[in-house]
Amino acid sequence: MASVQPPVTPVLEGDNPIDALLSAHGLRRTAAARRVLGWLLAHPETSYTHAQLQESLAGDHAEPLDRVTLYRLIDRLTQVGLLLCRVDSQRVRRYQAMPASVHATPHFECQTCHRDSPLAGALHAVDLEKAAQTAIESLRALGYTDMHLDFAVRGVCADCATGTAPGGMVNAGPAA
Amino acid sequence: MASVQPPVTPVLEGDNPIDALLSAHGLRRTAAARRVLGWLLAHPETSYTHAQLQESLAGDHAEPLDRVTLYRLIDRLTQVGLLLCRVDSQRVRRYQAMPASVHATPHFECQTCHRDSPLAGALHAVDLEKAAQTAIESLRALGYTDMHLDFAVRGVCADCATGTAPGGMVNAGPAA
DNA sequence: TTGATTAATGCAACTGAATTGCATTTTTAG
DNA sequence: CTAAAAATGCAATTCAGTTGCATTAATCAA
Repeated sequence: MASVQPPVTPVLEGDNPIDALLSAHGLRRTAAARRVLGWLLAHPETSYTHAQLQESLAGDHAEPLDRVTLYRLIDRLTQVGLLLCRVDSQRVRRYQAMPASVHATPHFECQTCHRDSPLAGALHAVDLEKAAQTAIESLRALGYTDMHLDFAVRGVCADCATGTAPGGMVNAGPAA
Repeated sequence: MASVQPPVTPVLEGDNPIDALLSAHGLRRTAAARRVLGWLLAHPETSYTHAQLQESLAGDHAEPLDRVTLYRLIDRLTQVGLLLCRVDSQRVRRYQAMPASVHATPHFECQTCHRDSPLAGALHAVDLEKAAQTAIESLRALGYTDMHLDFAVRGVCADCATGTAPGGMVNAGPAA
């Protein structure tokens, strides 16, 4: 459409590192791919479901991005190791930009109310990290890549065990 | 049905410890409950999906045991802490008799081929156990019950990383 | 015992996340 | 610029798990 112009380097999008990542992993630089990977890289703290992603991306720019396309896209990104995927206790997949550092993220999953809560001070991070590193190193030596740890404790939480908060409250916020 | 007879203690079913477990947890001693809990207690090594359970139990005795009934039953057993439930990478719930001892069961889940393999020698079980015990103790002090550990490493396995075994082979055997 | 109370069962119909098929469009390589 | 390959978008489908509701079986109290 536009005629021959020098590369203007628009304020916000140079020759994206995102584009680099995409082609480095054998994926095409499509609008959707840039949008999704870019957004996830900008929100590396938690994981997001397909639904959450679709919503966030819709609010971000304009056009809603097709359901199936998004499914296939996050699938591809995961295959090549750009995203980390886990399944939460509600059986929904959650995606997250592959963390650079390999850290265990200890969390507790209640078998009864299905709440998933972080397990910060509850354990000796040092010991855990040591065990983790050992595992990671051994596996990397065997050719395994893009590894990430998940340390989960499952059981019945205090509320459910004592019969407090009966019945209700099934959903936690953004799990894990 | 039978008239007044002394308790005969039939060869295989005394006053079942299973019955005891059931009522101790506020559940009714129904045929289905006995069957399912009994079977799972007799196969404590791995976890089983709803489908696998239904099949195994059908082969075991005679009548097939209704789909929904089984769903609701394993649900109840899990609620009260008699079963342990996890969701595998295929988004299917897997149930297992709640282990008596709280041990971490390290396993690796490949993001690409979805195989789930045990992680026996790969890590220093000692460090892991130490971290685990710390977590468990803290939580138990807070009123948490029926805890069990799950230590998972996710990533891309050697086969998938090197492009070997391309495409095919998506399912592993009994995961976890 | 018996009867009432409550939990568990068994259908059929329904969700909701994720997949598949296929025709069309966009990227990329030559 | 064009052919080949990858990505898109829509409809239709799958599959694990739920829900509603009428029926049956356990349990508890009298």
